Amino acid sequence: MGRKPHFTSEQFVDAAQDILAEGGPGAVTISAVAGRIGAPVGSVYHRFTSRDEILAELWLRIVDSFQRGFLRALEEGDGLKAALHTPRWARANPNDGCILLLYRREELIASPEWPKSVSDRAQRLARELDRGIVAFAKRRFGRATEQALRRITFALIDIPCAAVRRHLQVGEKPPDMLDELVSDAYSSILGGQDESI
Amino acid sequence: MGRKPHFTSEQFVDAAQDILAEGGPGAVTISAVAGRIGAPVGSVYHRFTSRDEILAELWLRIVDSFQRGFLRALEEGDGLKAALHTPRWARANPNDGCILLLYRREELIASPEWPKSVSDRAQRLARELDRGIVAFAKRRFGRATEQALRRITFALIDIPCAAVRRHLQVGEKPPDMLDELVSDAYSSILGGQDESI
DNA sequence: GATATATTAGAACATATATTCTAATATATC
DNA sequence: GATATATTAGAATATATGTTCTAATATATC
Repeated sequence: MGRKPHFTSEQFVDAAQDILAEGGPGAVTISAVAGRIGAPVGSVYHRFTSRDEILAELWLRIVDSFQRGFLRALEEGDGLKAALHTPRWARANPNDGCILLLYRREELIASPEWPKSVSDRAQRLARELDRGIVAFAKRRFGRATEQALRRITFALIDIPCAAVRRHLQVGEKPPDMLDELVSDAYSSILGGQDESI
Repeated sequence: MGRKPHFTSEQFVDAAQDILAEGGPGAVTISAVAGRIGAPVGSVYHRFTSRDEILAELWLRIVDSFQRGFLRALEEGDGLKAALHTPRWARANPNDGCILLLYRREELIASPEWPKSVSDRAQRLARELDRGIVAFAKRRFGRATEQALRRITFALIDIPCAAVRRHLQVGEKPPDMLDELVSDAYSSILGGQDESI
């Protein structure tokens, strides 16, 4: 019962994402989000309790999208594929890439505590990533020592993100040659036969 | 002639930097900066034309400090030393490191154009870095092709920054083992004998 | 068709913060 | 010591923006 909705939560998040990609975090004002789809600001607050909640939702959506493919490769035990997932994903999703790789969470979401509605999901994502990395470490090195985990994180995440960031920053598509750089770095950090650390 | 100054420009920039390192860009309000050293807000505007100008000044000061050591190593032709400059510098200057590596310029300075007073200095710094990298490329590979430049930037800047960032982000000192990771990556990207690309 | 209610609609409100403005104060020069 | 002026001092202003509030509207259920 009640009136038929004109605007869905998803539409608002989509609008926020477009604005974010175009103009950065500062441009994502409530009235800009509402205005983008011709909605009144009141309708935004009918769906979300705060600006932070919209941005948190949007952030998680992107993290989720990125992480899904990454973990799939990791579960196959294919470290190189996991490392290359970042440049490939960034090429296929330049807008999402910009947001995930150019902004930190704290830059988007002001309050230190996440809106309750998303904090569980955030925790689940973090746990999943962690589990994936630990499992890979065990498979690769036998044990998941702190050193091993750092090495893996470096080769599979830090370096690929660094490779891509510079290009996203200036609004250009990450070139294909990055895959070569990431591969080279990968083999020097994690390459060679399986070995204990 | 005139009254004896109580507060120097430098003091304001120092205050802004402390506040930035502690609380992020949002915490750097004019009244916070002034309050930090017991000055009235009017005195801030007596030295600077805008908040942006303070932050630009502070940004350049840090870039300068970082870049000086980096270029010195590069001019010696010691690529590995240049690559290791980042973790070493970050360990020695954790506050500066946080600011330079965690925030992008646009995150600190709202307006797209730099305050005139600093734009020249910014340009000079950028040119110096560029010149250093090109010179290194020529020495290393004979020519400064786009590919060669990208490779060098990746090994000397992107990867070292990536190594350090994760630690600065959680407020911990970049561990010594990073030097090993950076070295490994360096030799796989730029290592081996001098070769044409 | 009457009623309850989900939703639209947007004006009104609160707040934070950069910036400006006017006055007071101290020091160098004469 | 008088004067000009660099600087302190902080109140006042302007503006932007998140959030709330009241009213209007449309639809499902009875």
